[in-house]
Amino acid sequence: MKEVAMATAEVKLTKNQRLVLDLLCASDAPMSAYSILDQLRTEGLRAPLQVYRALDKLIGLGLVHRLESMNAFVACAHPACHAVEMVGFAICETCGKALEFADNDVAEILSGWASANGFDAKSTSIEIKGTCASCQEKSEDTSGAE
Amino acid sequence: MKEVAMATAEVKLTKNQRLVLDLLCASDAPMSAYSILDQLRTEGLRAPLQVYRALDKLIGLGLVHRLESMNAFVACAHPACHAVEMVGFAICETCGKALEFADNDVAEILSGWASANGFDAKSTSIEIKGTCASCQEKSEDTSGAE
DNA sequence: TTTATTTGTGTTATATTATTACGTAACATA
DNA sequence: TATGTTACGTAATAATATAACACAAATAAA
Repeated sequence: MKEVAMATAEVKLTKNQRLVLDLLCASDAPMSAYSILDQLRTEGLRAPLQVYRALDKLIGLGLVHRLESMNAFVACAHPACHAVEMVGFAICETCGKALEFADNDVAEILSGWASANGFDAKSTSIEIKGTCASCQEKSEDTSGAE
Repeated sequence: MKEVAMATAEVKLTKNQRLVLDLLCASDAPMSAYSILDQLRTEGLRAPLQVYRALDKLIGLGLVHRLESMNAFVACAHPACHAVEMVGFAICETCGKALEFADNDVAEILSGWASANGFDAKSTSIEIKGTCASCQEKSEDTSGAE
């Protein structure tokens, strides 16, 4: 029987890993490593490396994603589901929230490109920057309502 | 008649912008801002900001792309063509080269997701990490030939 | 030409993000 | 026990990026 990291509850994490994961799960937006560190100082964390090491592990387990374009980290939206191949993010530049999405069509096209070009793909990052629906409404309120 | 930055030659760039662009065009792999700076010290550049400002401008003109996952910069592979909507990179972790690709199918799917979710997308980054064909061959040479 | 505006420059200092290097501790397992 | 692996804690430093200031050049309008 193959053992796979299935869900948050099923993986045995160390204290530091658990602290970081819980914090990210509680946050409604991605966090930088240093803001994670600041939030966890009361829990005894003191140095950046303590956070980076926990993040590395959590990312390896698929419980956390890194947003490359922001140097920030976010808890996986569906940690129980490892069937999804490819994950992407739509990042709102106004409120800072990141919407995670999965799309197998995109995954297929990209892996098709890779195999057609002899490229052995290990990981893929898709990040869309823009304005989320909620923030668009708010800005209409401000500019359009007179 | 609408004026658009068409090709390298047609845009009037300042001295610093030209230095940075020429260097990136001559490089066969993406470069960090600081390695650009080091290469251009002989040309009189002294401070990181001189490089970052040139890069900002060049990126705005579409002549340079930023690789988010590497904090590196690369000259656009087809600066004359602004018809292509979406650009992605396959980055070889062995040789460090970045292959630029464009795919309108991916672009359509992603913009479809965006409009379905009310997300106003401004820019998209797709970065695939792995091993390029050439580096796979070399590693076969090393490990497989006995 | 003068004036105003924009854009770019150069410099210093600093902020932010990430890693190297070192030594120790906890734990499993042979 | 001895051994290997993984995690921990700390200090120092590297790598990436921006803020703030003063000045110069190009541009366009008055």
